[in-house]
Amino acid sequence: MAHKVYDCSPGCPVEATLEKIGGKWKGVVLYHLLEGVHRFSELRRKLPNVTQRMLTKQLRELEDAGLVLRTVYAEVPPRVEYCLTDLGQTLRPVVVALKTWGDAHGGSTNHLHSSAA
Amino acid sequence: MAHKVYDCSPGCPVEATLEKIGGKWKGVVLYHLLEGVHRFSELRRKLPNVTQRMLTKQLRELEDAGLVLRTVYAEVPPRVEYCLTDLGQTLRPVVVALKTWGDAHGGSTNHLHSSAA
DNA sequence: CGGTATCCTCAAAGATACTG
DNA sequence: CAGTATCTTTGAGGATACCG
Repeated sequence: MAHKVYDCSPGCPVEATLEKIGGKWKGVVLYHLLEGVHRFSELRRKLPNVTQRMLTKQLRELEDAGLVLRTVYAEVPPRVEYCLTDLGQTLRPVVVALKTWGDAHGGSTNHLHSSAA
Repeated sequence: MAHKVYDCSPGCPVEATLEKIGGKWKGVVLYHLLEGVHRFSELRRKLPNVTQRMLTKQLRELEDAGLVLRTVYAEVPPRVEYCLTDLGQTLRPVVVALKTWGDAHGGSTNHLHSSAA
């Protein structure tokens, strides 16, 4: 992950934030975690297109960033739960803003699976 | 560029938005454009670390996304101005949220030039 | 001034297989 | 169940040079 050098001027906090939530799946993960604790398999269910490797990686990076807390239960059938840290919770308005905008304007330029004619 | 297939469930608007503003410099560019029209060289000044190739690219992508308007003045010394479209303006709360968060928590893992004597 | 056109690098993302 | 360990691919990002 490494550290970036933010030597550009005043807009940088924007990039700094994007760096942390900008991973391919971090946004969605964060979004789901906003709704509460999830175990690994739950997240996998909600993100069918992410391989477990990627999910683990994104989760670890979020953990590293101090946004997500990973709790391992030393049980026979292994259980690991993920939830947001306090810091992670502070991202709520950001994630909500992203979601709101996406809902409102997401279909503006891309037509996804739209009219496949 | 290309089109992404957003086949994940409800969190996707988040990713959709990130896709559009997630380029390496798009956030900062957007941020600066929030403050008004800029010509190419102005943006370059404000983003010393971006090569003109990258800046052009990011700008073109933002234009493609319908977020930025590019106006070319057919003058002797070429002049090109960039500004936000109406759609781009709707991103304001998002960019502001990103900046606000970055300002408040950006220093958690990275130390920018912070207290530069 | 405001770009293209080329070439290169490197790391993020993905596929697959194995494990405690 | 919840991961690691490898290997490969892709393309975003960057350096450099030239053009209208």
